[in-house]
Amino acid sequence: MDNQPLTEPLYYILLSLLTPNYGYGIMENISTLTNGRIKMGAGTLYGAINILRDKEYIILYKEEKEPRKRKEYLITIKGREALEKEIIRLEELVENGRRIIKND
Amino acid sequence: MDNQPLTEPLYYILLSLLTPNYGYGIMENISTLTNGRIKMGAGTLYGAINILRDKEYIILYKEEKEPRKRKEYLITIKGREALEKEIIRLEELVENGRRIIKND
DNA sequence: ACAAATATATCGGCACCTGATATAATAAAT
DNA sequence: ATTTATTATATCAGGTGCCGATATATTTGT
Repeated sequence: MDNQPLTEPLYYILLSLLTPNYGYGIMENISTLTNGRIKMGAGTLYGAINILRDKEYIILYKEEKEPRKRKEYLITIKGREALEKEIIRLEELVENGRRIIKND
Repeated sequence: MDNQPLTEPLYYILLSLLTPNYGYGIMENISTLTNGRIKMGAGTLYGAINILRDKEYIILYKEEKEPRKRKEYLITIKGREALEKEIIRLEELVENGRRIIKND
């Protein structure tokens, strides 16, 4: 069940949560990862976080000795599985694309 | 301008139109390409065709000696450029994913 | 002639993106 | 110490495009 493709925002947020991170940190991380290509707006980010929590792909992660009002999240096993599947799907897309263009 | 990611349906339809093809043929082609993973519904297909025509990524292609009521389409230069860019974007996604998972 | 497969089209509901806007906590500046 | 900028979370309206359902022809097979 629940085997649909991940959108680009959801994909990059999951990647950013392989180690614990919080909203604003995720935004900066994605911008760095993509050399500034993706500048995710706050609406996209916090909306996507809720989507991922509903899917149980991420969970709230309680950090010890963290006095700030930040909310840290972490990917779940289920989220990792979805991420692995997504990478395989993306590779399939690239392979199909490159092959068909070459024989064209 | 117009540099947004392609969705999976739009991507596979563009790939299917590197050589002339018509609606139903595109559907079958995509199903074959993905070993039955994607079974595109008619609503998705004909909606997507209109989107791609609006973007000028595909055009109606008049085939000689074609008496049937089929409508054949073909990718444009603009469509090819979008496809190339999309493949590069997908490769970036895969590279980022594989790298980050490895160092995790 | 009839049935099955082929082929195109539209519509409503839904999921998710996105920019705008709001609000507050923390850090830096003067 | 008080203002200012930055960091940080949140919500909402509008839009795009997916997708299943449905409708309607046309072509092919028997």
